[in-house]
Amino acid sequence: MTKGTETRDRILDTAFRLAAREGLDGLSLAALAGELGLSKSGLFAHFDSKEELQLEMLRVASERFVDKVMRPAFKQPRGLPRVKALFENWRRWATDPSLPGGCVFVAASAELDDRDGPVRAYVVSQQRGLLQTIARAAALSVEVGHFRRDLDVEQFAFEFLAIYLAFHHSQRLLRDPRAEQRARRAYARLVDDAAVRH
Amino acid sequence: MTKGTETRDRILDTAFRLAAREGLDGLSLAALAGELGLSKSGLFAHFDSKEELQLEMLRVASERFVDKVMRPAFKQPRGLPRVKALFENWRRWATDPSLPGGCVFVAASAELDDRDGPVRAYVVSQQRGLLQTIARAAALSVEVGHFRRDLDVEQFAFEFLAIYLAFHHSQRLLRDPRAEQRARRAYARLVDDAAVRH
DNA sequence: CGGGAAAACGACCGATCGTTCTTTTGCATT
DNA sequence: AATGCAAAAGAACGATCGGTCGTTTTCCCG
Repeated sequence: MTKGTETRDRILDTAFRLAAREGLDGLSLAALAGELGLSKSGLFAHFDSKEELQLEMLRVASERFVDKVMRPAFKQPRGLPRVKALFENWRRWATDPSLPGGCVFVAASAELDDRDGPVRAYVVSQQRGLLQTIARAAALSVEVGHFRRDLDVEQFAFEFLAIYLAFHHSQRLLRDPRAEQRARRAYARLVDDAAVRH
Repeated sequence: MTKGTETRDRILDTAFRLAAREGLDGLSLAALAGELGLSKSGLFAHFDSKEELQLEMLRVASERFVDKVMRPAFKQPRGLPRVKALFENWRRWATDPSLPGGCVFVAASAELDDRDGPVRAYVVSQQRGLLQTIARAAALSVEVGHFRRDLDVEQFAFEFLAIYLAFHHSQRLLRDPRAEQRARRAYARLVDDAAVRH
């Protein structure tokens, strides 16, 4: 039992790193097994299907996202510090050198947007939850008095996500060295507009 | 000669529609041939490799993008009307009912961001050109007096693209009925911030 | 109408895909 | 040391992948 779950964790961790590069479908079981020093059938003994492996891998990715982005941000005091931490942690997540493939959810979003099935459903719910979390952090900023009372917090979340997507695009596809600066300035403009008038 | 180029155009057109759904690699030659009522080898007679087909298909996509988004926008008077037209035409491009797979460049961007080769290079140059075009339209808006003189037009282009990416994400993955409204409000905020102070 | 080129076909290649089955390995408990 | 069970290996499955080749059909032009 111990050995089994340990291997399973190793599989999901490696799958997580590979899928960000190759995509959910592009990641082949043979390549994954090779990377792990396992045989393809030895790998497959831990999962009923590739789809189930994808789902489990996405769950691992979600946990890690919560650990690295969400949880540390929610240790910051509510209001602007927390929103700022969300932005910085999220930006770091997309450029984490230990994950050379970028954000797996960005890759999965583009890959799954026209398909159906449980994998798509999982990514959709994860992204919806992410938007809700941002909106909640914005709503708390309103309560605390950092943001104006008439702020549309869902609109705020939409534009927050927009900056992230453009940063990912600019950084990973275009390899623009100014990507980070551009994202920071867009964030500053977003927060400035949401702040109370003075 | 006539028949050949006609078939070639049909192939590229169908490939263009399929690739938006299945991705550049996800699109298989067998599926493409089947959709066209052609044999796989009959299809392959027109191209040296799948990569060349992908490149040609992207060129067709670029032409169509220019036709549907760029050119009509540049018939508008320089300044705000042209920027507005760029936004509206681009938004329509991403939701064109005759292209049920969304924007092929968004799909390709996520798919190619970690690879190398001529296909990636083409998409990168296309996206860079797109950003330049937006920046140029913004610069003309400055000249005309619609935008402030100290506007960072490349920053404007970055945030313009950000709204598009988030719209695509919200519309196609999340299927949020408010996606269009969210994009419009973000655009209004972007333009308002770029406008001359009054 | 005939001939030659262009276009499409069908069969097939080796490789790889996800998956299944049987067998062997290795570890833990009596 | 023998037993039992989980973990991994190995071989093979049918399907599909991109790609090749020789042949046949279709088209166009004189």
